[in-house]
Amino acid sequence: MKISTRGRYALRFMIDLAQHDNGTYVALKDVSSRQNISIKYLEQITSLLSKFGLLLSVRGPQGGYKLAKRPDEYTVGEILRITEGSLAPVSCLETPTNTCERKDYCQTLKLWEGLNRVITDYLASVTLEDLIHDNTETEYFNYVI
Amino acid sequence: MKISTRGRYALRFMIDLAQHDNGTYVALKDVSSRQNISIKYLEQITSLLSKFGLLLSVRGPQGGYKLAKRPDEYTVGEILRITEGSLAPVSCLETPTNTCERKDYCQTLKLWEGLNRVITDYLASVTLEDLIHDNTETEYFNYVI
DNA sequence: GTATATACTAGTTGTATACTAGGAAATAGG
DNA sequence: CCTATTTCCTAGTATACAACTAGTATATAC
Repeated sequence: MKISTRGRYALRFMIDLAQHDNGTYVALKDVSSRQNISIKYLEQITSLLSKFGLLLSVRGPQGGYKLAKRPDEYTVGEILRITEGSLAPVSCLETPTNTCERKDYCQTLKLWEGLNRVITDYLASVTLEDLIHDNTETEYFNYVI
Repeated sequence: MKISTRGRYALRFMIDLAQHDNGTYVALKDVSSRQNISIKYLEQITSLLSKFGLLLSVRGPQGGYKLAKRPDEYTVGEILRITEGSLAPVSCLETPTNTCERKDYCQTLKLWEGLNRVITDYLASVTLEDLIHDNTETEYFNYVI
């Protein structure tokens, strides 16, 4: 029940990019040295984010990455879902239609659906913008259920 | 970000035991055949639950397992926490004191704490009793955030 | 005493995570 | 055009963990 380094690094990358956004493209090696994450590993993560349209990229000198939209337009959920593959707590909830053979009589299905919902809703409620302001009194995190 | 078979099987075992509770001890082989989970694997799970006081056990003929308390006194969270080891979405939240060297300036810490809280709170809100009634309109699962 | 059950420890297999490595393709600047 | 710089793409590897199986010891009802 853990978020992997891929998802965590992706968030750190996006935050770093948002905070060093001066309109131009930022090279991986800069983020890599600031965040202490290898360039080669970051490459895999950013190419995923790029492929899904969350990042704009340009190759060659003066190239790099740039956010595709404003920080407040990214939810943490969308960043994590791309890099983690899925955020569902059980595999039967990964696809739109549940193909588990136990689904018709499973006594824990509603539990997992409920858990899936609180996770999804919470991660959809926090934006990248919320993360770049390192204030300690942000409403978003005091999210009351 | 998945619940493992250990946790899922533990819940199914507890539900099965609650539904076949006639005051006596229920043998593993009975639950095993009903739930289609190997006896040997179930043994590991039940001995964990037993060690932590969630189950009572007796060896030998007519032996088996029995719930240590009423179904409404178990939360899903406590069952899962024992079998999964931890339910924290990131390792730095597994221990009471965060020992991560990044904790003082980490920009995602509050996010993970918030996520940890919604997961913990949700799983604490559902009891074993809620699971044994397979009604489709249970309030617990429609938990609004 | 024996069959039946849990208790405990160790071993096995498969899969996923967390990387590293190498080269291809694009591009800015000389 | 040439070169240095950057992303893009694919493959490989080490480690850990998940998901079991296996064997034996221990307790106990009859």
